[in-house]
Formats: sequence, C-alpha cells, structure tokens
Amino acid sequence: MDALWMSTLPSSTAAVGEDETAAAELRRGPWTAEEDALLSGHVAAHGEGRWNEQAVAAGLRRTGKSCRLRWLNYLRPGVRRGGFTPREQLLILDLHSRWGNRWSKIASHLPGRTDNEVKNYWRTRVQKHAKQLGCDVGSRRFHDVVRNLWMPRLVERIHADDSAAAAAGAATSRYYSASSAPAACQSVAAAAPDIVGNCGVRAPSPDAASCVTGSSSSSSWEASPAQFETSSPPAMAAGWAATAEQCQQNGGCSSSATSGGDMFDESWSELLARANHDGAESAGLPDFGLGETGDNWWSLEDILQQPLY
DNA sequence: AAGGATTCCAACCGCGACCAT
DNA sequence: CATGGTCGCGGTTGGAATCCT
Repeated sequence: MDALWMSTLPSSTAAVGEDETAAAELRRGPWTAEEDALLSGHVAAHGEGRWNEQAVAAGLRRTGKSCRLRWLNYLRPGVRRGGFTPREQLLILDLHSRWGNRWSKIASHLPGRTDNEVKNYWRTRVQKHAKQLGCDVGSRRFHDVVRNLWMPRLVERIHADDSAAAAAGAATSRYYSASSAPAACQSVAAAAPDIVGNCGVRAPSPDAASCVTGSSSSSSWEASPAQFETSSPPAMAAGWAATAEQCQQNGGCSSSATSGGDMFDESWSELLARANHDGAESAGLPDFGLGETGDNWWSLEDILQQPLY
C-alpha cells in the first residue's frame, strides 16, 4: 500500500535546481517503521521543536510539519490510542459545548489524547448521530438530545463501571468531602473523577482546576484531586440509579456499550423517537430545564446538578 | 463469497500567530 | 515597520478496514 504513496512532491520539471530536487524528493503518505525510528531517535536526542531542522538532520525526506504531526499524534510517549471511554466522551461533549471546535484545548484535558483524535471522534461519532437524527450538530434539537439523553447515559455508564470495579474489589471507593471543592467541580468529579484528577495533575493551576467547570480558582480543590477518585455521592448515585431503572422500565436503555464503543448505538433512535412522541418527561426522561444553561448549549454541571426525580 | 457502501482515522493542507532579524 | 521562517490549529482528504446486501 505504501507504493501508492511513495510518490514524490512535486512532479519533477525538466530543469530543476538543488532546492527543487530536494523538494521533489519529499515523501508523503503513511510513515514506515524506519522513519518512525529515525524520528523518535532524533527527538529523543534533541528534544521537540525545530522540526524542519530535525527532519533534515535525521535524514528524513519529510517536511518539518509532517514530522511534527507524526511525533505529536503517534510517536510521542504517553499517546493513548483506541476507543474513548465514557468519561472521555462525557468530557468531550461538555468541553465542546463550552469551547466549540477548539480541539487542541479540549484534548489538553484528556490525558494522552490528541486534538486529531478528539476531532475525529467528534466528526465520526457525534456528527454521525446528528445525521441519524436528521439535524445539525449545532441545532437546538441535537443539543437537547445530547444533554437529555446522551450525557445522562454516559454518567449512568460511568457509575455502573465504577460500581462494578468496586464490587470486584478493584477500587477503594469513598465519598468526597462535601466542603472540599466547588460544587460544580464536585459534580464533574463525581462523574469523571479520573479525568478531573488528571487535569489537576497535569496542570495544577486555576485554569486547569477549572478545566471542566470554568470556575476561576479554589485552593482546596487544586490541592487534592485524588480525593475524588471513584467517588460515588449517595444522592448522585440514587439519581442515576433512578435513571437506569426508568430506562429499563421503558425498555430502551441497553447498557451493552463497551468502554470504547458508542453509548447510543443500540437505543438512540428508539429513545429519541419515544421522547419526541411523548415528551421527555412521559418517556421516563428527566426534565433538565431546557434552555437554561447560559452560554453553553449543554453542560455536564447542569446534567449532574438537576434535582432528583 | 463477492462487491458495493459506509466508517474510521492517519495524514495533508491552508491559514494565522508568533518571533527573530 | 517589513519580511521570512517556524509552529500550531482546524478543516479536509483519501485509503484501509469493516459492514451490509
């Protein structure tokens, strides 16, 4: 398959100078293992940056731009690949509602994930759902569906996973201190403690602490992200347990999605159809107070801070 | 089993910001 | 201030993989 991409840029001309010859030999397309090894070795020795120089010094017939992209998205240590977990999906939905297509900014709060991966997730999964619903991702309709169906399902899934882990003795679950963090952060941490914790670890600044909530600062919050690990506040747990029960009663909420899968692959359409026909409340869906989320179309905080039902 | 359709994602491109000269 | 080089971001493309008929 590489052969097709081994073509060079641009096509040569009758009389080319040295620069043009060099340009004509630039490779494009998929990277080979040898190229990866060359680039990795060079970056390990000389650090990141000055990509054009590194490309030449390493003997790579690639542009600096291409080298940078390959390193950041694939070769860099710590890059995570594979499907997004429910926590990551939840965070992407929430952060996108705040920042829009700021992929790099969103990815910075998902440890090990690149902007390219987040962007691809959005385009392939989220936009796919919007298409299935016959609406645009920017439409009010889609935002409501995400906020009232998708995000609660993700939270439900997260708690189910946490419970399973706790039951297996794999976690030392404990409730967080009610006074130790801003309310909004508590809510987010309850749903995605590892993500929030990682935000704090990676960038223990007020900005990092507010990675999801947008809150400005909180010393107690910044100081102890670990306290949120596998948290399961009783009220929250009761709330989402109720959600699960209601979904089961309505026969539309399978929990068969895997960590890397898509939460709504199986029940999305029928749930939505039911919601459209009966209205969210009669369909067993909680009333989240549509249209009262301020600047954000949907918000993880809002989802989690809704009164129990 | 075969072939067409769809999905996924690695890689490229264009553009703007930033910085050094 | 102008210019050129570098870098980073977001949008787009196209081939491989997977699904569907």
